[in-house]
Amino acid sequence: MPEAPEVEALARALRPLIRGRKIRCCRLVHPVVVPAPQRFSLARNVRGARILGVKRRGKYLLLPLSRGGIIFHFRFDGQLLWFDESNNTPPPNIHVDVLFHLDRGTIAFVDPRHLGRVEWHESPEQIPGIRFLGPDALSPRLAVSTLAGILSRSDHPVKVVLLDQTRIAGIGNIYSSESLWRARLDPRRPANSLRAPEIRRLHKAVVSVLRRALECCQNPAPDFRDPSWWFTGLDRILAVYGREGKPCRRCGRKIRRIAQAQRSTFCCPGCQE
DNA sequence: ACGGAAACCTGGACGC
DNA sequence: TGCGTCCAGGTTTCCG
Repeated sequence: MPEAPEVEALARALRPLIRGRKIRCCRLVHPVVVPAPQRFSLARNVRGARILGVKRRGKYLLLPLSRGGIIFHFRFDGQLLWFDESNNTPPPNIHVDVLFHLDRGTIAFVDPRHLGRVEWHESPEQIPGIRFLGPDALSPRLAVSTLAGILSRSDHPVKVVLLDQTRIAGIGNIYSSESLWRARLDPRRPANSLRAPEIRRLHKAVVSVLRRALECCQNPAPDFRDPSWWFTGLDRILAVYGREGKPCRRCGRKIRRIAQAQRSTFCCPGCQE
């Protein structure tokens, strides 16, 4: 689920909770979420290490440790929970995959589909998934000119380019649809066919959609103790995503769902050219 | 070398 | 109620 705004909100909320804590031990409940090469070394690598901070790279959450670092990727359903003296055990119906017992409290990586990933790496920033990320979508340094350059180098549909993490990091299926709706652009347009005013509109749309999402993700603040909390209620800020057949909030035409790169794109046939 | 499709997994929603 | 089908907010790998 989480795109850049959600992961950013997680990082900010988690930081004061675990920074400076020591990892006592790590328990692999469902090993499939750990890539095979380090499936049996993860626990050994993190035991006794201190958590130096909490960072985000695109949709990845990183915990730099006194030795190496832990990398979380949530994919669709991955989730983090926090336990301590006040709520010591995960509810029995929760699919815990990995537990990190700290000197105070416990972090649980939870994922019913086990598509998310947890790994340790000597140099987390160097794994391919992170090393090859494009400029971050939430960064104030993502200038119009940067976006223009990215779009000009591809004749793929603009929606598909927005999803490509090696071009821009952090935008997923929801906020790409939302941004294109806001910019009044047809998601099927070849990226390199956009003209300067359209690129400016798209840049503005991406920035405002992500900023609005980040605000919503932080208010109310993430509650790692509540398994049912995980970013509930975000759909109320969505203008097109998941609204197939419902009236466009701008022009009233019925929102359509189309397939692009084996994903759903939601758009308005009336006001997105 | 590239783009499209499948694989990875499970559960919830929906229709009959 | 039960069964089958479709769908899922992501990334990597495979194949033609």
